[in-house]
Amino acid sequence: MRLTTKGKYAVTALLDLSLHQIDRDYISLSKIAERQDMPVSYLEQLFRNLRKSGIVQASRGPRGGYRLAKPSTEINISEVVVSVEDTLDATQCGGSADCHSGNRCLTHDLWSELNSQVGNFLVNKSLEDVIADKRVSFQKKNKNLIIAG
Amino acid sequence: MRLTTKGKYAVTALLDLSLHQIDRDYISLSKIAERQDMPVSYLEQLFRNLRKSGIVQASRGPRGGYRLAKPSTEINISEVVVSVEDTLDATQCGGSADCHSGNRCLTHDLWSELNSQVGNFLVNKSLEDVIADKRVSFQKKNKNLIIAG
DNA sequence: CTAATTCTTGACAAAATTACTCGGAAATAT
DNA sequence: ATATTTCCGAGTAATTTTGTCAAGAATTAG
Repeated sequence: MRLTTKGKYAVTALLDLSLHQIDRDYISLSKIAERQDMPVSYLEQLFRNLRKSGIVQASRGPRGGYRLAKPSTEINISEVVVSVEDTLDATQCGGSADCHSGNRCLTHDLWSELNSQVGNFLVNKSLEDVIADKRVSFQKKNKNLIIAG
Repeated sequence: MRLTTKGKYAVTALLDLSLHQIDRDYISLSKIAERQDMPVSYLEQLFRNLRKSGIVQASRGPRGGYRLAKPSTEINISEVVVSVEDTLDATQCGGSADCHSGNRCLTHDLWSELNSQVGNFLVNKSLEDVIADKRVSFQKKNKNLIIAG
């Protein structure tokens, strides 16, 4: 399972979306980019893939943007990462097992197994799982602001 | 846990060493490089680190080379990878949790946890574990060769 | 209808990382 | 002595990742 900032950005952006999306309204990339300190144009690239994968829905024009296509409990981290990372496995040969001059290399099974481990872990984590505790502190933060203001 | 070809080369090379090291003799890098189809000079770099980490022992000069410093049952994959990869964690901030403008980013805990998962998996795998079944087919292959020859 | 907003797309450029090389020095077996 | 092999630092080449850009299409507000 490959994991670069690409995948991490995507997950973070979707978490931001989950946290700020009220009802079914759309959130613009510029808002997400600002809050999470990411380049807008880079986010565009990522959301292209996320939309194609059916993870988010888009709406153009003023008040447009993106929203989750499914409830945050039904989107797992694995599908998000896979959606934006172009390749995704840790074996050299891409799972074809012809890594060592036509033969299965010594480490093929090892990396395959590792792949599965990581995959399993991320499949069983939903956006909501990751957010769960954050949502509390997010609400707290808002309350404090209101009190302070 | 970072994992590039560097770490994979290291693991593969050590497996090769385990398989071909009889008694306590030394194996030269050129032999390993030839068998595993890797650049010798790159291996030199890696074995430098492996030696410093106490995973292998070296001997210079003719008939010199490397051998495992410990039995293959006592060398785990994690220590090998960590030895050659320069940095090793999956969080942006390097574990310091100041990833999002001074605050812990939304995904910090997620990637930390993933790190642990991968780490655990690799710590509990010894070179011998990986080799176990290979050794059988390796002996088979040799036998076949002898029969064939 | 017009203008502003926002996604859509493809191609490209910059930056960073990774993989690998090179030249020479030190040790050691024969 | 000489060939072999590790040791070391620094540097280069290749690849990948990250990010940019410009033009276009859809949508909405006014």
